[in-house]
Amino acid sequence: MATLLTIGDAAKESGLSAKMIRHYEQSGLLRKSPRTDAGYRLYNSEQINQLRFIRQARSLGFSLHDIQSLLELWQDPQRESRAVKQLAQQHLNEITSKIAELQHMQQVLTALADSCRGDGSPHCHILQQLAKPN
Amino acid sequence: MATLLTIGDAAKESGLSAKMIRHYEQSGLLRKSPRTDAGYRLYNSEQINQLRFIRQARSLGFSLHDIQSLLELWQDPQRESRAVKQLAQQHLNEITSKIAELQHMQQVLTALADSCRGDGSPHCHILQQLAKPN
DNA sequence: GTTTGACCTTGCCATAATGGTAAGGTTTAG
DNA sequence: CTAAACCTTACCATTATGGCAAGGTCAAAC
Repeated sequence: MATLLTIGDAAKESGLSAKMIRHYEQSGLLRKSPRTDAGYRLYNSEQINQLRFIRQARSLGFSLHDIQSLLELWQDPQRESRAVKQLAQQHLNEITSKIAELQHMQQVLTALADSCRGDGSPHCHILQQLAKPN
Repeated sequence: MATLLTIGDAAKESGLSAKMIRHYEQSGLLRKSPRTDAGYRLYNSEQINQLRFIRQARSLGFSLHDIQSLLELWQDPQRESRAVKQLAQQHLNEITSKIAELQHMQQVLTALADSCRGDGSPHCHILQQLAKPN
């Protein structure tokens, strides 16, 4: 059952790029893979699961730093779910802040764009507004 | 009336950091400032206005690359407002995409966090979900 | 048995915008 | 004259990702 995959196949399986898998290893997120005699990295199914875990956490926007913590919690049978939830909550707060910031930009910029004719004439409220002393 | 400011004062006036003003100059966004004999950069009111323009465009999330275009359009009396509006619209589209992406993360993560007790027990739906093969 | 194509390796560079630090020159106020 | 508050350049760091180059390896086709 010990199916071992080279990095390219591990990449396909996990949805990460080989480049990133090497990067995660080198930055301490993953333990160093065993290698073939030729130096090729090899991944077993447990490691593939870890890679998937990372991909899914990345897709939720967690930083690699946070993912390191999440991985440690995941692998610790003694963890307290409190710790996991706290990480999630902090990240949610950041997401919420970013959304608010972007929505503010969206709102201001939409108003500006709406008041710009967007034709062949040079007059443009957007530039006028950006140029304002404020 | 030719009030000339050193970079620190220009920074205060414009709301940018001195560091960034130098950076904008070095990356071609701003023409090179005149200097005192000692090599200090000097800014006149027209350049202060340019700095404010940059700050305000940055606060709307425009990239420096886009801001370069915006500055050129601003300074071109022959511009067509069409070009400005197009830049704004493209940027708005990016903002909208990012908001959607973040909202998706927010939604998924909120659901996960809600289903995690967040107490002293190890059981945690968040980790369970991240670990899923998917 | 050699060639070829598809892998793998490491290492360096680049991105975007911003901040920090260090080593050193200048100006101004006391 | 000296000390504080400026200014200068140059280099490094951040975050996550990609690209390229030079070279080793493996498997299949000839």
